[in-house]
Amino acid sequence: MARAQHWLLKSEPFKYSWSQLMTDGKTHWDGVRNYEARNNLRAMTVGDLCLFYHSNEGKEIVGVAEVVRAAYPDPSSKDDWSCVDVSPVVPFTAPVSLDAIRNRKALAAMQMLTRNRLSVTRVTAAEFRTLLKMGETALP
DNA sequence: GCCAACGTTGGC
DNA sequence: GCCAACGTTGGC
Repeated sequence: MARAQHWLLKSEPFKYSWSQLMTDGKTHWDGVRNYEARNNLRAMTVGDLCLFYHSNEGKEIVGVAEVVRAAYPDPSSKDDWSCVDVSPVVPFTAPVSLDAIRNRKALAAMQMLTRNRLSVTRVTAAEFRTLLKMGETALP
């Protein structure tokens, strides 16, 4: 398998939570209405790993999901937007809070911090490894 | 619930 | 093509 890319997906748990994703087994990541986020969605390929972050309520990374379908036209819009399908991979044993991320030097450059309103951001392989470790979680 | 940040829109 | 107004997001 080609080396996977890593991403971070934000969702307000009210709107769509990690546990909902676990229940559903798979979801359409639609509704993105920001060009930069859309470009990130379009750059995703099947097998890419996504950190799942609860914004607003919780403010922590709670699990890892996987892209199971690459970008296709968002059915919730007739304009030129995209969405992908994701499935859960593994929940974090220890959710990683926004504070913990900020306090970790190795994560200071994370796009989720520098572009704080972007709902789909890139994560480097090193950042991903660090976060997995902080979450006390290993990939299956 | 408020406010700051910032992307998008629309008037010029 | 600039820039002010507006809307949305997300942290607090």
